[in-house]
Amino acid sequence: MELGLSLGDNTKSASSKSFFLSKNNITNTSSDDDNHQKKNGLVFCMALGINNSSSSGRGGVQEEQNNENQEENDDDDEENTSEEGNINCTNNTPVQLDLLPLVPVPAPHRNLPQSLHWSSDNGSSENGSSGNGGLPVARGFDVNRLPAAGMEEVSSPNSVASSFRMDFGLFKSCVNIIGVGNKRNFESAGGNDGGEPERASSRASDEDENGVNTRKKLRLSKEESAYLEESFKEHHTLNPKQKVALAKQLNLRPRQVEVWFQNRRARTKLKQTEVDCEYLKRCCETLTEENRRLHKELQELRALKTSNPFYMQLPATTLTMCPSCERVASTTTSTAAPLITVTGTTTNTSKAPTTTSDSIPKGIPFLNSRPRFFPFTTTTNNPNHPHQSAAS
DNA sequence: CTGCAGGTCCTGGTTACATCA
DNA sequence: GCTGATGTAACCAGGACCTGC
Repeated sequence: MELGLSLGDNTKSASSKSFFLSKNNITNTSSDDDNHQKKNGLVFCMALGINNSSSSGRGGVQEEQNNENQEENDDDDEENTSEEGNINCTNNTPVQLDLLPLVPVPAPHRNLPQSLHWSSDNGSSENGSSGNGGLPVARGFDVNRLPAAGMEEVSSPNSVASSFRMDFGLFKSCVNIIGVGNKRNFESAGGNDGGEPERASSRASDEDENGVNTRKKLRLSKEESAYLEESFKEHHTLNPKQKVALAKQLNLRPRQVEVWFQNRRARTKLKQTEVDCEYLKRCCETLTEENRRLHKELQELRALKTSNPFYMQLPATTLTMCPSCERVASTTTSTAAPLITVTGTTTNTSKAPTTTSDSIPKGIPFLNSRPRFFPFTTTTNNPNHPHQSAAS
């Protein structure tokens, strides 16, 4: 499905100034074995200006792309929004949103790798990481020693109570393993005597001792967020193995990683929508201004026509399409033979018959001040037709 | 081959909590 | 300390898709 709004000179087809709403079939190829990620994405493409085939193809918003294209778009995002959100409707490059982390990715925290590269074969656990999903193994904290049961989603994703007991023990284990490497988790796990013991349960469960649902949140640290952002730059979606691996890397529950990615996608989409709305608003304002200017110009011409007797003798002028070269020309519908001066030439149009094209709107007054619409004044049967001579 | 149930994951919307001015 | 705004982690509902029977 494609909705196209074409503005301006129709001789340039719809690619001149156009907005597109495309319902494209997009296949997420983040993983060959993850067929769940094949989705039909609603892609809202915007392009203003003289588009070429390449620019019109990639459009503005491509929320769910395959990962290769996503990487390309991410790179383009940085370019297109490098001017601090300065939206220029005359720019034919679509507006893209840059949602890079506000702060640079810090140096490896807890010996986390600076750059994260998912292995193309995420299903392979033969790299010694033992199910690490191709992630680099964080030095200094051996994920292999983590209680596997505590990290796995053993029940429905929404069933947080089921993982409570296991996770609670997990974090104590983690404290023993990683020591104070993760200060916040250490405190969260109750390792800090004067800390916040209730936070441990908030990370691990939403239910208190009485089983009452007391949903508490614990904000992710900057390092964790930055690490997730890096992962998000690599993949906007995660397959289960990647999710588990990332959870192990960050000492979080896979459910938390999953929720973070869901919320992150939602935020990206929301921000992009805001940018799109702002962009369309600017374009609307520009078109409104253009429309107002044209109306004003039309009124001036009409006033000039009524005040100047010479113009009163002018017949109605229509635009015609030259069949030989398909260029737009102005012709008169009267038998009178006015002298029409266009672009410095004087032409007698008395012998020119009217050949009005259906594609050209009729009744448009002759705008002598806008000679760009009238590159020539001769018509088909005019022997002085420069294009006929050129064609023959 | 078709239909159904169960599971998983997604999006969109909402809620609840943490943080900050 | 209180309060409203804001950001965001977490949840929920519904749909799409896959798998097994």
